[in-house]
Amino acid sequence: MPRVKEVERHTHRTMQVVNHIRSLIESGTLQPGDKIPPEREFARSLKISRASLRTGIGYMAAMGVMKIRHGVGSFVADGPPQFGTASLSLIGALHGFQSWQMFEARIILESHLAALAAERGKQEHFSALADEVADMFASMNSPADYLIHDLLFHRIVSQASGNPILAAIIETITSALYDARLKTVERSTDMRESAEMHREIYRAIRTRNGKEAHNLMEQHLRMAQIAQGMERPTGRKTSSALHKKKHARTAA
Amino acid sequence: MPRVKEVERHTHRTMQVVNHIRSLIESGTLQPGDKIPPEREFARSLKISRASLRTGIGYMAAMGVMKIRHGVGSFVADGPPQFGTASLSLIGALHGFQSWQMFEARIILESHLAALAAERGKQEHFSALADEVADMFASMNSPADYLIHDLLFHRIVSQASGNPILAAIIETITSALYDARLKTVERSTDMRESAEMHREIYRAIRTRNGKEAHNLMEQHLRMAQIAQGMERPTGRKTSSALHKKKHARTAA
DNA sequence: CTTCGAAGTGTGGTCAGACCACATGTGCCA
DNA sequence: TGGCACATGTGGTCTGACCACACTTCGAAG
Repeated sequence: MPRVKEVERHTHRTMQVVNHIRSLIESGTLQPGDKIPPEREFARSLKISRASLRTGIGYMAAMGVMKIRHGVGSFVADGPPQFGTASLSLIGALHGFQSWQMFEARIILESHLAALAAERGKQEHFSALADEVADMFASMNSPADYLIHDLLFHRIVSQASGNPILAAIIETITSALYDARLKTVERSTDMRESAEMHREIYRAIRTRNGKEAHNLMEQHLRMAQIAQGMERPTGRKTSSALHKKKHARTAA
Repeated sequence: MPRVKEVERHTHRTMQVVNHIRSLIESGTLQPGDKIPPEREFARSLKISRASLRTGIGYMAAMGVMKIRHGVGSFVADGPPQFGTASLSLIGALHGFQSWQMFEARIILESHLAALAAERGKQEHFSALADEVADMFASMNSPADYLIHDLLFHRIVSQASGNPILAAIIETITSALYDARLKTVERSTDMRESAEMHREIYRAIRTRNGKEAHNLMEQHLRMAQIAQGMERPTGRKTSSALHKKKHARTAA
């Protein structure tokens, strides 16, 4: 007696779940921040085991599309889009990414983003940028606070660029670079200069001077790169010692 | 009698597995392409259930760090680094990425990559590029073959840039754009022109003319973008109808 | 001797149900 | 009124069985 498989897809249950949730998102039934049904219930409604459902949800969580909160529930990710938090770190560990390479990527991307923001930014973005610049000057004596506004400033630039994909990439790289920043911001003595720089970038964007914004952003980031000792090692000598010891953690 | 928890980390089993494998990779014990022990055996050696082990492996597979082959085994990913295959597609579905945005990201990144390749490329890369250009001219009558060499050409440029992170990003975007290309390559009548273009890019890179390489690559990609109807829609009118119907699949 | 199909073996995939751990709400007690 | 203990809901883990796929082996047909 042959098995009865009906019209059932013999595709992996995992993908079955992923595609199902995906369609729910695309149809608008599920929006960012929404909670999906409890596993037991959801599994029953999909006619699969809870284990398989969990595999699928875990898959999406790994890519940052879903957030799982123990004891609370599973939610569609909200906030700025980004690839799985750990992805860069893991892939980096596998392929030996260096911190200077991450920074280089960031410089290239963010410079362009600044130019795009100058071209396409809307009034609301300009206002938000102005606010952050002001806050940066205001939190001059609190490195931690300063960092927050710094991050927000750059995030707004990303949004203003009108290209969420590039924004997501930057977001991923930035979060991977975050730990290292905390250390250096503490000892930074040039927050005032940094704030000035941001203000200039803001002005360039606001006046829709794309080229200027691009150059300023690049200049700003190169300085930050040097401040954190993440320059590209020159062929000769050892130059920076940061990527030698400590098993060269990707996010280091 | 309270339970005996020893020095055990109460961290999620998933992360326990991920970190374990990660350390195996970082220590060089596990190399790209290597096979990890069978689940039953590996789970026993880690003193966790097979289910938990599977969760962890699935997590890494979702991010492209591992490849699972039913009936064969689980392997550390090899080949060009890239983020999880479906990640862009899923995140795109969630945040409404448009195809023109993906193409824009590609143009920006790949132009810079070309410039970097011109600066840092090694002889071996130049040779490989030359080969691909030759193959492109040779497969002028086979769109499918042509596409392959086209992809390889761009991949080599990525490698030659010396920045694996940017290369990985491009790889991810490219694979997401792949389906769409198959359709248009078929009807493309300008393969010869395209091949010429690649040759010029190759020459610019070989002569270490970064600026030229950048401009040529940008020009090349803009033409490709137009050929596939993925221009950025202008504010007025409907312009391209591609991203309206068909539930705007990210990779469409 | 060669060819090829049918088992055998190893490995990932799915299932079921029980129980653990965390977060939050609810109501009793001080 | 303020807390604290408990009830409840939800994700996390475990166990052990069985299914599905890929590859190997070996015997029977040619």
